[in-house]
Amino acid sequence: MADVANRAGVSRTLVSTIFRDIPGASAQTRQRVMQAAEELGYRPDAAAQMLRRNRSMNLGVLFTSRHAFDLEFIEYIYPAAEQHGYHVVLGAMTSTRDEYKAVEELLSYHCEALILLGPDLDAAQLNRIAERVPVVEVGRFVEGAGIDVVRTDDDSGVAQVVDYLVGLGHQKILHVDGGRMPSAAGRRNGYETAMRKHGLAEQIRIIGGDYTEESGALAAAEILAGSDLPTAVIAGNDRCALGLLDSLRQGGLKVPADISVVGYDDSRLARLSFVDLTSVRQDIRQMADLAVKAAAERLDGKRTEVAQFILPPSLAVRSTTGPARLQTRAAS
Amino acid sequence: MADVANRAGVSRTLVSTIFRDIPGASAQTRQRVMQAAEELGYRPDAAAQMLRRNRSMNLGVLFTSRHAFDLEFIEYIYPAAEQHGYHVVLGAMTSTRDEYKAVEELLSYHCEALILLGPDLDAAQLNRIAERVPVVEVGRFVEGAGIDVVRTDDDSGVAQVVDYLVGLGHQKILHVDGGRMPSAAGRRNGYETAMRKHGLAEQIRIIGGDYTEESGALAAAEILAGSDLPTAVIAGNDRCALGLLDSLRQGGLKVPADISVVGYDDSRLARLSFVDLTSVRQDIRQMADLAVKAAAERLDGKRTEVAQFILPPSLAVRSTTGPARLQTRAAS
DNA sequence: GTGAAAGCGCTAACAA
DNA sequence: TTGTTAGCGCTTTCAC
Repeated sequence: MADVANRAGVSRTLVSTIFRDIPGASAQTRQRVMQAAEELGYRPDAAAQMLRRNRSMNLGVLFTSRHAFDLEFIEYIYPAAEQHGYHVVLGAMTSTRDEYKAVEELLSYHCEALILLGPDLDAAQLNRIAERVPVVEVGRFVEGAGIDVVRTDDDSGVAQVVDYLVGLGHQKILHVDGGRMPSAAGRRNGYETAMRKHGLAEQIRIIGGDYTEESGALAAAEILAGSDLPTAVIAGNDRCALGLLDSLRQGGLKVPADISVVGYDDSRLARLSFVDLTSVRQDIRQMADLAVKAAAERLDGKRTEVAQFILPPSLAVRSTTGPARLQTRAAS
Repeated sequence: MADVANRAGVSRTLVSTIFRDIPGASAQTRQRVMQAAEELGYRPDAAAQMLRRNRSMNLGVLFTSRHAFDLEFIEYIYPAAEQHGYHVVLGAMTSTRDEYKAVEELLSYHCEALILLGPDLDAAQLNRIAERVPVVEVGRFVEGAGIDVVRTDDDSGVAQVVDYLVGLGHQKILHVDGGRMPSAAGRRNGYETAMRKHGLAEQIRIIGGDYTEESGALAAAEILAGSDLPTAVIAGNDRCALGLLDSLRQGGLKVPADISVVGYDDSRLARLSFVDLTSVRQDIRQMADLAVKAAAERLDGKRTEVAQFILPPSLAVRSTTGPARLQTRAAS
């Protein structure tokens, strides 16, 4: 920096103010300094800035490399953070690197708040972290004083699906759930509630799953082996729906003529032309925006009480759903 | 840190040495200091360390959130880096954040070397970066003084596939390529060479694609519409193979009885029980190890000339490939 | 509009 | 084995 100051014939202070876009330098000086910096290949040192500044303006984002949701979220978190003047520091959770370790590292990088995606940490651990920095939990419900939540209203998402299917004449609607995975409880609950609302309590039938294609395939086998074929299946997510679709078709059923299949997440997979899966869409971009906003509000001291942002999902109707078949058909 | 030193009744230097696992403190003192740190919730400040140390031991890893390869690579880069005593700093390329910006940021975090995954930067830009820090390019071939390369031998991968198919009696083997995507040229080239080696130059037939499921589906439509049905199709990658598989089956063909399909990458998709796609496997874990090793060698001054690590891929035979059908069958 | 001085938390070199 | 000193590159405060 001293080099830049010398070359431009100014003090280091001035170089600093100019690089921080703070008023206090004439346009002419600014120009001269920028040019000198360009010539010397100078760039401010993030480490030194973080050290000296009382605010780092860093937001730590903890993600898993296994979920498609996380990756799409990362796409949107950068512009969202930038809009609020924050930088993003990424921390990956992998099989050899647990959440605790990743959080510690993010904190050592002066992250002022943490945005956590579907983590394994329990409420107690999260609360301990939240004592140090504001925490925004995405996609999962967690209770704690310093913990804001951004998630989609899974109840409503599944309810929309049930409403839509019932409107098409379906009654035997089965759900393949996501076990103990994030959001699975909400989706399961939404299914049961919606079925009861339509007077279909007797038709409630749930097969256990875990959000993987394999679990969908297993569920399909169970469905095909049973004597009472449902007319529609709501999968816990798109990956599960994909396994279901494929195995049901291999079992000789036509989709949607014999059976309708619905996914959840409206992932890239669902939108593929040859999959064209009816699915429930979460607004991931808005979730990213809200996560940053929640963190920023806390950090600016604008809010101290817990905030929960629960977004309404929407139904994307595609070609795997259709009217319920009229006559009952035995499994082949 | 001063607090920890006070509480443990030692100097700050000692706290520092202990936290860096450097000899020069008795086991007893060490214990006492660690306990004091624990009680005070102290953790070394990464920013201050980076600033003061002449070595940050940071490796910058630039990845895309769109490719499955990158995510698997990230899984393996952490243990690989740790083994060599380095830390990983992640930088994501997104639609709103180009590679240049991401690289600048990684450098501002004192990254000593950069590991780049399938980037858009051209040779000139990469060379400019390589003047400042060692660069390891993964999956793509780039020439430059400070640029090491880690990639899979795509020629050999496709050649193995062709050898295997020819061994099963296939002759009409078609390739759906990946256009201008990373590694696509090598795979296309390997296909042509291998076909010629088997005296099948006349049978060479390539349909253009772009590594997406959609391009596979389009290629399938073209294949089904043609009069001369191939007995086997080699897709540019697994995603493309998935589109092919699905559309060929919807077109009435049985796989592998009527037609064999092979993918590339051996991704999670290929390994799904109901997909069970024959594919070419890249050893991503070893690629991550080699990338770190290449960077470490440069940084330790053990090597100054360019290194290229070209790994042999292996063929994972699954259920989408089988003997060539004997009689020619017209497209339905 | 500009500059001088102090110090963020840590580590390296040296001294004891 | 332990302590002292100086300074990494930057920002902040205050004086000019």
